[in-house]
Amino acid sequence: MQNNQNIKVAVDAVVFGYHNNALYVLLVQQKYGVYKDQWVLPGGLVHNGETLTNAVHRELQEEAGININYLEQLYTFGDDVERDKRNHVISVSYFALVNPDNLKLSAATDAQDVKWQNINNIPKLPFDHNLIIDTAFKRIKAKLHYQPIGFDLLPKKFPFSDLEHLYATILEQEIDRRNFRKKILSFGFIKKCNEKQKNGSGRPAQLYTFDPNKYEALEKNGMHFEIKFA
Amino acid sequence: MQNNQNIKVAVDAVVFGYHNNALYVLLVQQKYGVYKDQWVLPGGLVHNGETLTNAVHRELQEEAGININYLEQLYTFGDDVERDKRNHVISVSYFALVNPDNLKLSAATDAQDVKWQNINNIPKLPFDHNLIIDTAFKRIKAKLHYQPIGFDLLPKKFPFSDLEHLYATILEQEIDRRNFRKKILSFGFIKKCNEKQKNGSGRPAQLYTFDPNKYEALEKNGMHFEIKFA
DNA sequence: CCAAAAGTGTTGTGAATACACCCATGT
DNA sequence: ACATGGGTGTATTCACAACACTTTTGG
Repeated sequence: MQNNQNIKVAVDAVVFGYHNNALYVLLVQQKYGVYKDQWVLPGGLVHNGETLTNAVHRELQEEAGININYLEQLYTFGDDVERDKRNHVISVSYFALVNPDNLKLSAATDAQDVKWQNINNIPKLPFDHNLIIDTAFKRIKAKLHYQPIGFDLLPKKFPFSDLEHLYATILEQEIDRRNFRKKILSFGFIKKCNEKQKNGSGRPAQLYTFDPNKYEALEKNGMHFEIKFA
Repeated sequence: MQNNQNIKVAVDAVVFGYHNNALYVLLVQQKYGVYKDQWVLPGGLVHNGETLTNAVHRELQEEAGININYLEQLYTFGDDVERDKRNHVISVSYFALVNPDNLKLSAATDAQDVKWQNINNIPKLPFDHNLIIDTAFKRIKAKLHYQPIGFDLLPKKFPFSDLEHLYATILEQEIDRRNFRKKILSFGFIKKCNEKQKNGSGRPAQLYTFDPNKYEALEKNGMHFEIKFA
């Protein structure tokens, strides 16, 4: 085995949060080094003997003190050898989902600052981080159609209209409320709670909750979650 | 930037070939080192300053002298820190498709031997290569439904029945010939050739060809390739 | 003329679409 | 009583599923 290889392995995460009817991405401000003061995706070099997944969790803790709800490997970026001007570094990128119960950002220890940036207003970022975000956004859009990940962006109990708006916002298309509701409920993994939510004005909304166990059971029995729009 | 990181980056490829109505995976026999004589996936360490994609192409040349038809990043395996007993090595894995015109394997320079192994008869392999193959097999099965990758496993001109058999074999399910043909032809990216193929017995088959340009054009116009079976 | 594989159409069924009015609450 | 958002049913349309006989060649 050749031993002079000198390539660094980093992990980066595109963390999505949904609030105020909009989708946001978590950015952190570099505290040290050549890229000091610049806003970038949370991430950093993997430690020796550390798994990739642990590295992501560690970085998210260190830089944003945030609890994530869902994590999935996105893509490994290593076809631009100069994506990091300091070294040959490849980035194993992940995307994560955060629900609103976990939105508040702790004072970061390893980052100067942390913020939620609207997905439709991402500035030009260093490295290939814009590309990574685009890739993640495409992935999440695609996944919404065939995997129930929308629930990881909502609180445990939510009114049906929130789910609707989430789909409409992220996919940037209008949705027929009646058909959407019928379809989602027909799967049988959404349960009605015993609570209603009052918004100030209008009829109070019935709260629903996603039942992951039921979902898995149904999936094993051949159910195929898929939702399309006209 | 911390500079004592000592993690190696490898690429590995699951190369699929389809012949004799069966799906095969390319394996190579290690020539040197601790794993000498063992059969493994083609792959190896990335060179300094080399892109990941180039590394895959280089390894496939060096170890199998093969021309591939399609290449896509699969997944990066790095959650088992001891997947390689020599070092902490992560594997950026790819899968590739080869059509029968390119099936013959050159005398490998960097491998002792090379062979096509039936996907249903893969032996226990070192590292996590069984896991990588399983992941690739799942991916290719899924992709057959929504991306026209089957054509990359067939010669340029093929009889319709070959496409049918390919789907039936890989997905391990029966297919209604009439419905399948209707569906595929309805997309409009398959062209009839001016040739027929004689098999010895039975009626000669009309040859067809996949038109990638037409496919892309249609896709831009909103066509969504998807094929399901009862 | 028999065997082997290729080619082809129609009908039924169920899911997706389109669409508009009533309900419960706060002000 | 009005404004606001929540909740619901039906008719039409279209795509998928099921299904069997004829055609062309070689032996």
